[in-house]
Amino acid sequence: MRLLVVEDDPSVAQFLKKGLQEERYTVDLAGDGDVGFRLASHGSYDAIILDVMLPKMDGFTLCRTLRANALQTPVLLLTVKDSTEDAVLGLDSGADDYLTKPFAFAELLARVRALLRRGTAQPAACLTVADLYLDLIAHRVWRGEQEIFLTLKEYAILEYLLRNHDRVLTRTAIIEHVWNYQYDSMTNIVDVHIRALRAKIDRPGAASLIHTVRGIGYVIQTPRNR
Amino acid sequence: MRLLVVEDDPSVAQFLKKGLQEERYTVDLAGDGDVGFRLASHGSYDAIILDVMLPKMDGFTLCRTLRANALQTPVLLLTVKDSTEDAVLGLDSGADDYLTKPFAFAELLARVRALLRRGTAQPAACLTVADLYLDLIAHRVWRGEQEIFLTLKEYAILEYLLRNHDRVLTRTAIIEHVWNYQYDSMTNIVDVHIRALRAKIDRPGAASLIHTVRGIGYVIQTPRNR
DNA sequence: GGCCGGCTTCATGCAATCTTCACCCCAGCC
DNA sequence: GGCTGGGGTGAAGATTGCATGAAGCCGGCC
Repeated sequence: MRLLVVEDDPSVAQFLKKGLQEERYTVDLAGDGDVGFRLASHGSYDAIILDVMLPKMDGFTLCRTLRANALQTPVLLLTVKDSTEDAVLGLDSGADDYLTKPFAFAELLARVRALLRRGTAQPAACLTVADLYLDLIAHRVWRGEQEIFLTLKEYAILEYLLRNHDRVLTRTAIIEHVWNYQYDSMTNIVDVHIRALRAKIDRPGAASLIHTVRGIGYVIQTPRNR
Repeated sequence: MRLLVVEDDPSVAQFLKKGLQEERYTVDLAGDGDVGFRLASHGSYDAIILDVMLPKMDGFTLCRTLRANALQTPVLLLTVKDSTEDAVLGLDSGADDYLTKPFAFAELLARVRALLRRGTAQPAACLTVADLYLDLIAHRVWRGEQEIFLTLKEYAILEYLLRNHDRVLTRTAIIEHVWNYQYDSMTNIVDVHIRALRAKIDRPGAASLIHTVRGIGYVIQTPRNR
């Protein structure tokens, strides 16, 4: 899940980024409204967390501008004062929810989860293909009865592949989802991680769960009966 | 105390969540019966508040299914009509109490408190994993026959980890729960206390009860086979 | 005041993990 | 069958994150 945090105070921004990353979100930061708009309008975020007080363009305006550009991404506004005025202004500008500073980080998380839930019908608690089982809450993975221990990147890639099973994912798509920002196109880092993943989840001798689609990318297919 | 609210109407759900949070409960929401079941079956809630009218799986069925899966968590049903029929159906399906809409929030609170009392009254007020035993009332900890003396912070962290066993807790979550910090992402205070805890509760040579999840946080795991 | 226990910060070293790179292998094309 | 380019492979190097020991800080107590 990709989030954009638009926040000018570097220490708050870092705090949010770190905390969200610990929850396995992919987080981009923008320090002012202009940058925020540029990043947000690319439209590849699952939710946007927006400070109201911002240089260049305040949060309300930014939010309104995004909506004017037909951007649907859920927006969570961070307001400073607990005034109904701000809240009304916020929701009027097209935000989906708001939170007044200071807030408990756990509450931010809950609201972000709520926003993401709203966007995508329902959050599955586990993903599974064949006898591979991925527990999204405990962040643990099994193949049959055997637990498999994955690194952060391996887990992220596997989750992405499973969420999009039967759909070929290009290296670029994988990089954009699992890493921040774009990488140079001449890296085989995805290949290397896929190899590590295969080594861990596949059974010796059997065909790999992860199929290579030559010239395109990778895919995990669910068994089909035709 | 963790509560699960299964309710499809977003405004009612938010109302319940907010109100319960103000009473210092930790609240998760589920929007339909399926999601509710998945979350509930993880078993980490102290009580479940269940609307009868739900998409996917109605409250009675959900409740019965949970009980069929040997889940003991107390359940409070929210029924719409004040018919004895519904009440009987509810209690038959394994619910512990019911409440007819509309209701006063204070009454909901009272019933939730009653359920929690009932829940914690019968089983001993202790948390335990392997041969580690934590007495919540006496505030004392044993490893096997050996009593272990913990400082305040150590005890708080251990209790938090035990209450959320099998769930990876991020440093941010731990800090927020045990301290009242915010915006301090550059401290390793959790690490240091975890180290002290391990030194006290672990046996020399044996693997630690507290597992490190690299890049995320810490977790205490109960033996489990998926 | 001085000592003590507990809490917090800091600096360091080690190990897991990530990334890059060079080379190998094989499918697809001629 | 040979060529080509994309993908697989193994290992080296860079980076990051965690564990650790020590030191500083603070409040309570003698």
